[in-house]
Amino acid sequence: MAYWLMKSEPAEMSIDDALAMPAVPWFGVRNYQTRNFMRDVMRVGDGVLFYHSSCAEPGIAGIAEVVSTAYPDHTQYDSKSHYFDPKATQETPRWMMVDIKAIRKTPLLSLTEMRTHSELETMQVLQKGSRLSITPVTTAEWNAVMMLLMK
DNA sequence: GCCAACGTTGGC
DNA sequence: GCCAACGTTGGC
Repeated sequence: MAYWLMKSEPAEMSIDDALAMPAVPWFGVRNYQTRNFMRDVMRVGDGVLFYHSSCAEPGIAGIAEVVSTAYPDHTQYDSKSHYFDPKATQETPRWMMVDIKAIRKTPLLSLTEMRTHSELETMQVLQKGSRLSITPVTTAEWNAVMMLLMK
């Protein structure tokens, strides 16, 4: 069992949008490191911090879980899609995705507040230059976030 | 809109 | 394999 932080732009997919869906297909990842996390490490049941990015108040907005292993991202084959990749083939898909399921919305734990808690300072999302849309979260970091969300 | 910090591409 | 140019992310 592992833990992750997954960034989503609320204008595209907010925690409220996610809660209204039985599962959220996480298509559109076009970064190899992030793909490798999904393909090689993510397992059903892993915990997810649902993070709102590129918005007025970035931060952790909810809890979700991984509900599928990785499978080919169909948007790579769709020439009309923003995510189309001409180098991907059915035989050798280049991009993978997983499904997640939103569990609950939480009070927003803003990026600003996250930075004030020393027990979160190791989180990858807080590191300078960190841009990955999916990052691993340690058990200690997960537990610390849960404590803060319960207050 | 700015820009730091990456990641990717492609010529050589 | 190097690396300059370019593209993207995402907070501010």
